[in-house]
Amino acid sequence: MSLKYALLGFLTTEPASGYQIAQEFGDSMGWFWYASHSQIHPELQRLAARGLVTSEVSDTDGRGTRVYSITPAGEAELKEWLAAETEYPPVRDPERIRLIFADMLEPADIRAHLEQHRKHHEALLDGYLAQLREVLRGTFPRLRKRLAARPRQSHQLVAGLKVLALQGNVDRARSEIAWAEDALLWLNSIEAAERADGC
Amino acid sequence: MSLKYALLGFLTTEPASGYQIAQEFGDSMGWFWYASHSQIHPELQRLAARGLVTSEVSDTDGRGTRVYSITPAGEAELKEWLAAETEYPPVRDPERIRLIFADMLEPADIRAHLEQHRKHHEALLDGYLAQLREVLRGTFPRLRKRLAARPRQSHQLVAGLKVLALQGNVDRARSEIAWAEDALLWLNSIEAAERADGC
DNA sequence: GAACCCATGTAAGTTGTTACATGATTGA
DNA sequence: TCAATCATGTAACAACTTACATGGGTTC
Repeated sequence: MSLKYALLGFLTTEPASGYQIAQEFGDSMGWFWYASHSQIHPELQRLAARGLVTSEVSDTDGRGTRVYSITPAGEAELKEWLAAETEYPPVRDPERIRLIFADMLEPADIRAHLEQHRKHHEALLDGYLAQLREVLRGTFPRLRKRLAARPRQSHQLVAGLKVLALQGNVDRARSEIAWAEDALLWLNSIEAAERADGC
Repeated sequence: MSLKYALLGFLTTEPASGYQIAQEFGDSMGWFWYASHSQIHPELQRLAARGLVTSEVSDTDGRGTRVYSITPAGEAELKEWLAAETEYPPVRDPERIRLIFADMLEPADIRAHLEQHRKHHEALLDGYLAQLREVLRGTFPRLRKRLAARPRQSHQLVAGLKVLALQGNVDRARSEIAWAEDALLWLNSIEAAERADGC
């Protein structure tokens, strides 16, 4: 049930509409926690019903956008969750489980999977690095907003944590890419041995 | 829908009961794909209804254990899935999302999370390394069974893929541990700066 | 006026968790 | 005989996905 807290956390930076949140949870925020709009809207309604957020229909854009703000009760519940121990979900890795049974495939098909794996994590890495650059340059919009609402002596901590999280994802992506490349080299040697064996 | 294929894959090594599968999916197999018995039993029933597995009540143990075996249709569907492109699930990282909002916590609470993170991945690493040692020594039971059922010239591939998958998990765990350690060092410097600031 | 973005929602279905329920066998 | 392990299941619920549905505003 982390979506709830991801939403509350998001709203501690600034009030936002469901649409706006959905955009970011499919974009920059989605690098940490993805959610679709059809999950976000009902969850915001539940949070409002529990008094953890309030909502107002804004007239400024003439479109009747519903803007959510976090309440003190919401902040309290968020802090409680932040301090609590993380419950790590069980491992479910669709690529590794495939690899284990991939001995039923031709080496060429295994190669395709490893190349896809590298490509997938290269795309993630590009996203992480782009965001990391913006954060380090101080041009990342959501971080600027978050810093603006906080005392100067906490700025190092706020920005540092964001960098840390991104750096962790960068490391992870690089580790997956390096692994896939090693795996491809190993596969070459297997294929060479197979050809030498004469088939 | 990978559980289905994880079960079919499991049964390509040897026929097994739901209980046996549940043990391994919470244990060695669980390092790649965890599932509980209450999910496994109904799924096996569905697979049996679709003719992808057959089941027989074994009398040998006097306990009426239901043993499932994969059918040619099941193997065909498994191979199809193995060759298909992996659909990577969206990122949902309960620790990183916490970290991003952790600027609302005291540094001591952040420290506790980073230490928990390191500990969590150290525990995973221990499991991966233990299994890797067994695989490399040739004493890992399920790998022995899988090799026994396959032609000698494929042994390198079968064992190699298993090593590869484990090595990937080892790399990932090490990357998380190294990251957590760097993060703890950074947190030290933040705390030192805070104390120097005088509070 | 067609296509696209803004904006919010519901409904049906799948996947996974937690708890409940049962009964046989084994070992201390 | 008590506890643990073996063995299979169901029910209720929570989380998430996909598809459907609607309507205003903007741009070509």
